[in-house]
Amino acid sequence: MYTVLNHSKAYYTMARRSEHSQEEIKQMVLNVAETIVDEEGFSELKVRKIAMEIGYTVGSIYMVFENMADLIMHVKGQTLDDIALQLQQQVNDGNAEQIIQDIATTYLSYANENINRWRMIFEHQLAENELVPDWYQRKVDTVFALVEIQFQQLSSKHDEQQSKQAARALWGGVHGVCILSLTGKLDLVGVGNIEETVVLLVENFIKGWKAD
Amino acid sequence: MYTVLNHSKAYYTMARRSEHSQEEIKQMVLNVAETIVDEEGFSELKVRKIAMEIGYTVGSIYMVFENMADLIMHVKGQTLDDIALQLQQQVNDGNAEQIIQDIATTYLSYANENINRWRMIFEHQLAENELVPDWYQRKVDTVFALVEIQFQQLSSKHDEQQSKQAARALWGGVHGVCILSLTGKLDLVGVGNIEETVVLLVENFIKGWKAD
DNA sequence: ACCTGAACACCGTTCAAGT
DNA sequence: ACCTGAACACCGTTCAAGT
Repeated sequence: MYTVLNHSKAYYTMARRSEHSQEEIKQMVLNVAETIVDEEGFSELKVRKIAMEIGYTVGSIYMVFENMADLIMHVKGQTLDDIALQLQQQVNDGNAEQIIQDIATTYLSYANENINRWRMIFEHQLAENELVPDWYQRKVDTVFALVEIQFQQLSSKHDEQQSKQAARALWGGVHGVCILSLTGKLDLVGVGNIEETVVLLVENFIKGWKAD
Repeated sequence: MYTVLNHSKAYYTMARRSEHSQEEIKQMVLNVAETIVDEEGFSELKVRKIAMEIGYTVGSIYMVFENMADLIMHVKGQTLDDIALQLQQQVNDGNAEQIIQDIATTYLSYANENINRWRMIFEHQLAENELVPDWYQRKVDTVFALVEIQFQQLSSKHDEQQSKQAARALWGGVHGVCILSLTGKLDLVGVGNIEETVVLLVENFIKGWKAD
């Protein structure tokens, strides 16, 4: 069998890709993944779709991410960073109660405007055996810390421990109203809009918290 | 070609199944589906597994349910009924504030003890085009109504509209603390247990609500 | 070393064929 | 009429083979 493999360096004829570094490919993947989630929803996020969109094949995705779960966690991480950034901008040297209100309504706005990416954070559940990576948990903590700091400046009657618990109670609460509203489980038609409800929750909780 | 198909009534040799009515099969499916979710989690719920477990084949599932999404909605419906039943038992002729506290902690207990079935309600998201069936929405409303009724008896300073909004704000809040805690997003270690946090939220919100 | 793409196991869903 | 089970389209994942 005689074949035409007589060129000394085969890779001259068809260049190995190498047009992008691993890091570049990783970023391309994360970018198109985010776009797919935003435009089509989390359930439409597929390896083959991502691969096609970045101009590589499925195998390449597995060069830069362990698997789909790993990829998803990184998309979620990007969203958490984004949320932290938005909330941070509400923090100024004004009074704590107003800042907490601003953080809460900003969170609601973010969820509302980036509904698919925000829902993805809570809809996706990692497998039974897997545990949340450290770098991801740290991002979660960063978001919570923003509210905790404000709570500690709110009342001198409570110690740090109690402030922390109150912050988490209220923050869980705000999140709950957002999730029930935005996923249609809390029908707020006729009972004021969602923002009003969030404000009501924050206002009354803080009023109760500061009272005797 | 001569074959041995010379018995007049073939279905005598292998009886058509018909051991169960459609309604019985439907119940069998829902029962094993619930068990699978409880024991292995929502992500392990598969048609083939259900079929094997009830002693029929995949095709039979599609005789009694439109598709997997329909089946899932019915499992979720069962859970909502179950939750409503549990919460209903907390309602007595005592004072409204205590009843709301009892409802909240009972909800937390239920979520904690039936974690997989409870998480399924919120993790599962129906497709973009699909909308929540009427019979399902009614079950959701039944659960909310329990809290709303208590809120209307709590304060004479607010009208029905305001009470409704307050009930939904707090209920969203309680749910939020539950979901963030039970899915590990709210690290409550060192800040008291979850129940304490739920009680704190309810207590302070109601205190603020009843104040001027 | 980087990347491909066929192959695999495993999904939900359908439907012609059996009794 | 009830039920089967092969077939299909579509997933995520792997890995021998190409350059």
